[in-house]
Amino acid sequence: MTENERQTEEKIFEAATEVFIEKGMDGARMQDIADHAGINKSLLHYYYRTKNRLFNAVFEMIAGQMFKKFAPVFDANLSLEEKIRFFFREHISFLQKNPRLAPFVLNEINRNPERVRKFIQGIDIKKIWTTLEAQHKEELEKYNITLENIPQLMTSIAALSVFPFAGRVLIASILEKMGYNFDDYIEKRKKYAAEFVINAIKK
Amino acid sequence: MTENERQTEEKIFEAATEVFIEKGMDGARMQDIADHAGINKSLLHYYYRTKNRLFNAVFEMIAGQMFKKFAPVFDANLSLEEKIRFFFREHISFLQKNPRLAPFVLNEINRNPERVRKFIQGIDIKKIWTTLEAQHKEELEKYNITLENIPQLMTSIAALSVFPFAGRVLIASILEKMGYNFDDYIEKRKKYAAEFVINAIKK
DNA sequence: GTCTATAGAAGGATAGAC
DNA sequence: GTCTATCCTTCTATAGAC
Repeated sequence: MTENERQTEEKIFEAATEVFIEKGMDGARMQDIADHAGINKSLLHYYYRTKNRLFNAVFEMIAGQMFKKFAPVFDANLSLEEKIRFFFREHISFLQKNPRLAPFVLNEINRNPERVRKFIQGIDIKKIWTTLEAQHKEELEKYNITLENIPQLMTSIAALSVFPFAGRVLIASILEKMGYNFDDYIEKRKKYAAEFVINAIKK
Repeated sequence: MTENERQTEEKIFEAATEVFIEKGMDGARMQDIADHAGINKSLLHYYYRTKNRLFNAVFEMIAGQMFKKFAPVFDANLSLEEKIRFFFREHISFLQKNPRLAPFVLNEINRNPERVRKFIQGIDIKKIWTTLEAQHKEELEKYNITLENIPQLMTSIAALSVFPFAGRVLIASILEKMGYNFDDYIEKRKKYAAEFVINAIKK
């Protein structure tokens, strides 16, 4: 692959990422992507054959990127409470830098459930649970966290982190109306959400 | 308006609601809506002129419907804790009956921020706060709930209720993999989320 | 009010020259 | 590898008959 090819393919990929995240699969236009990349429409087909393949390439990259963000939590050498603080700090910071990623991914998954496989194929819940148990046996007992209620807890944690971005435009509008600011709200949220969860699981 | 006209317009509206929620504004097709309504494509234009107007009619109805669900919380004669339980029970039950509503609304708002006005035009946060303060002064002080941190608290409550549906397909897939079931998870969530929040705000 | 027919534009995709 | 030209389909929207 020559330097030129790599450059073009990369330009297309970056342009496609931008347009797909902005408009979604259905709303995106090949012409729009070509314009963003500064090349001709038919070059898109030369490199990716179809709109669907181009979209899949973009989606897989983003899915992988989001999943990687969860990994460090499960091997970082921290107490359970510190892991919760660590997670919210890191995860919200990541979404803060890419505020359109969460709504994009959630929407495309709901629209096309087949895509979900790319997300969960790598996830082994039982193994995650075994790891957690090995690292935090006493704390899990103390907080009464069991394999049965871990879905409730983990989706609650995800909810507190992701929802502000999934509902960003709505929340930002209401905050503006109150004289507040979305960026400040998000900055505060890193700590608020962590303490909220830690309090919630304390008996 | 004759009985016939009303019937046709209503059939169109219902078909459009179904198709728009399923496919979104960009993915929906006028032909598809006409087929669902069992009428001809050009009748859609006769009644609603454009796809955009038809979509707006549908969206406004749904937006109003979702907002109405929040109202009883602010005048029900209940303690603060009971209101929290009441809210999760009612709100999750509503979303349970209409599991595609939340992702639809969130996505369309993010895609077209102008639409957000239809949602928040009726909301008067200061008045909500005044009402809450009048009804629960001591409880708010006890839990250290202030006008400054109410955005964090209210978005957290919304998050715990809405996120399971915003991420439904993803969450359901992971649950299946664990041998659990999404419907059971949602049923349990009505109580889990309420106790989670009540614990979280207790010092 | 409801239908058929069709306009008119736009979209994805391909052929072929260079 | 990149471009122009163009095919073919699909989509919104309108005209006009009944």
